[in-house]
Amino acid sequence: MADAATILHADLDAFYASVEQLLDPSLRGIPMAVGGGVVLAASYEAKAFGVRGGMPGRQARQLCPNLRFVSGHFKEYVRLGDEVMTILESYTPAVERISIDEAFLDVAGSVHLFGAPAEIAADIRRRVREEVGLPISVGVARTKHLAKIASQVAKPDGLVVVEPDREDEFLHPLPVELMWGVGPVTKQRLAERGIRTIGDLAETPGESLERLLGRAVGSKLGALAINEDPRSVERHRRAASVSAQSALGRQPVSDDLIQRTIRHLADRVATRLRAKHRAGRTVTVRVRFEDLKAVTRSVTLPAAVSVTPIIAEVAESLVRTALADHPHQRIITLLSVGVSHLEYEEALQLELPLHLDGEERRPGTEKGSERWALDKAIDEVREKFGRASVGYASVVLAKDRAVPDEFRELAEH
DNA sequence: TCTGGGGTCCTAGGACCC
DNA sequence: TCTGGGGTCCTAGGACCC
Repeated sequence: MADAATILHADLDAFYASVEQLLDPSLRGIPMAVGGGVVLAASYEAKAFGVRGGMPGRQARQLCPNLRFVSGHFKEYVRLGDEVMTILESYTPAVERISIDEAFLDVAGSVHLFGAPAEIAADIRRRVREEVGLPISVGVARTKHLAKIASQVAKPDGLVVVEPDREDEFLHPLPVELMWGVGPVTKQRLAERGIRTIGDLAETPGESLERLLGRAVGSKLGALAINEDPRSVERHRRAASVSAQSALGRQPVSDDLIQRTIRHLADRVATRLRAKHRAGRTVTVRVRFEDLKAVTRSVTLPAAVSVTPIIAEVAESLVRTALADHPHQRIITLLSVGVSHLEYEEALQLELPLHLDGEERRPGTEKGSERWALDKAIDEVREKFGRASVGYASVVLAKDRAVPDEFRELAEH
């Protein structure tokens, strides 16, 4: 593990909102948000009123009556996010982009060229402001975990450097929820044991944490709290799954609704898979009911698929099994389709029928209704395959939605 | 005070294989 | 036919992150 503070975490401030304020000067200095039905991003002026990302638009307007909503310029977000990454890459090739607006850098090899890590961080902030026009916060520390917390503490538009001999002093007073991996549930579980700060966490024996939170989460948090973070900056990670979802409001279950929605989602997923020259063996659907309880159903096929109608038919069958297992749920609020177990080469699916011929039935090993549905799904794959190679089902999206399609494209990072 | 969309990782039980 | 242990894959659910 490195013993000097050479890891940077660079994080653009209120990214979508800042871009809108950059593009339209009349939005600067006022509470504004990107979105409408739901807040996708809020400016710092809006955050001062308690407006947060993910919040329903109506609630945001109650908190902040003068809140101005704008629809997003999604292509600009991609373009400006890329520009910032290019600036980061001019300091080191060791840049790990973890979302559209956020990246880790390891500048250990760059100090001879560009100066100390803190100087590089200050330079990055100045250049992003001057060349792109956006505020960015940077944390500098010895580990990724510390650097990430430092950038959160630095916000908005700040720089925080954690010297290696002052790590505990920096970390211990901070609330546990600033740690990566501590959400509402874990925070609550810790609070019940009187653990509120990272210092409290560092004093708690590892075995207690593992008992309280499970083996993986407990040991990870324990290690992070005492500044053991073995992760290094990785240049790029390949996606392990591709999925699409659609919130439906409250809709009574109907064949038509399921068919239309699933085909649309399958088409989105399949299109993105093919654009990446990838295909996947496991198809997963998620159905959320009126009470917001969600169930998932998945199948792993003998070969990877990326063609719209195949994914659509397998997914439809899975949705039907999920609904059959919950006969009293008559209202659904969300559907999603995902493909995982990804492999390369779209051409892989030409082999599908051959592999499927080897499919064995093992009677008595599954519940009847589920087995029936899965058999049906596979039979449909087999039956449809010839037609599938001719062309893709053209799917028309019927419903208007709160979130524009461009935003969905964005989350691929 | 129930809100969008795209992801990752972990757990646990069962099937299956050696 | 019973006995045992270990490893891997699959499925379902859950917590979390941006």
